[in-house]
Amino acid sequence: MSYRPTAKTRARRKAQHESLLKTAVSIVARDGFQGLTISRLARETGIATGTVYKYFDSKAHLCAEVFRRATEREVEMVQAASFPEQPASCRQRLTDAVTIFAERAILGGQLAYALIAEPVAPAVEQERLIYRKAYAGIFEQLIEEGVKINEFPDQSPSVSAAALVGILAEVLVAPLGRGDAVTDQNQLIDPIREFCLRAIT
Amino acid sequence: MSYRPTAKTRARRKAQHESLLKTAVSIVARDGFQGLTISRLARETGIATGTVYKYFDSKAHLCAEVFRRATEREVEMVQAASFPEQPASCRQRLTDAVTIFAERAILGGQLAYALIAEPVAPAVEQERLIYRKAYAGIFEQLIEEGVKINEFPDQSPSVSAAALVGILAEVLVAPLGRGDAVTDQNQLIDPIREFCLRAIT
DNA sequence: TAAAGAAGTGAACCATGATTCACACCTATT
DNA sequence: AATAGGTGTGAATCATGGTTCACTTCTTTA
Repeated sequence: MSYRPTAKTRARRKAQHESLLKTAVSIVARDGFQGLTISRLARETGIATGTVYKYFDSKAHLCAEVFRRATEREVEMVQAASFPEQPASCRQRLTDAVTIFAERAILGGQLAYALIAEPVAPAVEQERLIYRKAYAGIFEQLIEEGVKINEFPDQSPSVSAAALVGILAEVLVAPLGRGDAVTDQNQLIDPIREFCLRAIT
Repeated sequence: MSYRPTAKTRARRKAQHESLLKTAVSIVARDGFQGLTISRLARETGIATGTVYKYFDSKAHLCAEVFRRATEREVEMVQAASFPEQPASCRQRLTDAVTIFAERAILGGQLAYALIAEPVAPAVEQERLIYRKAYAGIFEQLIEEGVKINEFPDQSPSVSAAALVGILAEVLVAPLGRGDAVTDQNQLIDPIREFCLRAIT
């Protein structure tokens, strides 16, 4: 035997992996998953198509990682709003969570659309379910807590949580797919927030 | 000139068109849009693949028609529940509409999933937007009426309507994509209905 | 520096499935 | 019967885009 990957080597590999992922996310942010092809990713990264396969087993794996990556931060933000450092009422936390989600989705534009609503291959869809479940999980926990301390009326936390995800997806993100420009952010966010609060409280 | 299509000829053509459409819908009901290919449609109808193109300009057109066809009845049912013959309170009508939608979606299974949630080609997605808009339109009208007579609190009918569509899509249909069997229909419908009513009233 | 294990290359390959097309057959008009 | 549209055929063609592979180049170790 005469070759063993060393720290430097592994670092380079990791960096390349990272670079590919970053480029991939940026492609999705620009043109959605529809725009993400192996050859384009290779071209924009400045390598050969075959090389991509040294870093990702298949396109499905690539998409899954892109999805995870692009998603993490979003879910974290909502998580943070739902379970903040300083104590706050469930009602307030729910408001904040919905607001954060909405603001980021509107800001995110194409990326938000790609993550939530864009038609994609089943393999990616699978990943999306995980993503939606992550949101639903956060909401569910929050609602459960609210119900327990009687701040919210009795309800099925899991159904209510899924419903919230559906509301946000449909009202905020779907319009992006239609290319509807969001003229006034608050004009959209306010009614959504109110709707959600009425529904839960 | 020496040939003009006659009534009998046009009838035959229409019948064939109808037969193709019916077969196509049944394929979608079984295996979703994913399962709908020109060659399979031809096979199941008992004609050659090329013949399909005598009746549909392209697959996109075919899908659009399938979508429209499968959709019509569904939207009609909800429309009927929302604006019944006998007068009823907006609240009651909303309840009925949501119930009808939910029941039919659960019954419909794969078809409901295909119409609302299955990942499809952008061209079909376009058609789906029309479909969702049809539902949203019904709800919007109903909510508007309820707000006007002060049966519902003040709110943005268009946002609330879209939200309802999102709720129904996410809570009812998305699980079908996961293959979650619906064990108890009412166990799912009841909380949804309550959620929607709380949100609107 | 020779050997061995990665990484990089990119054109060829493959899979899928829509679409076409040259031709045969049918149907209405004169 | 001759002619002009239609309809039906299905193998061949196209398009797209993922995936492979034989080969080269780089890195590390002995």
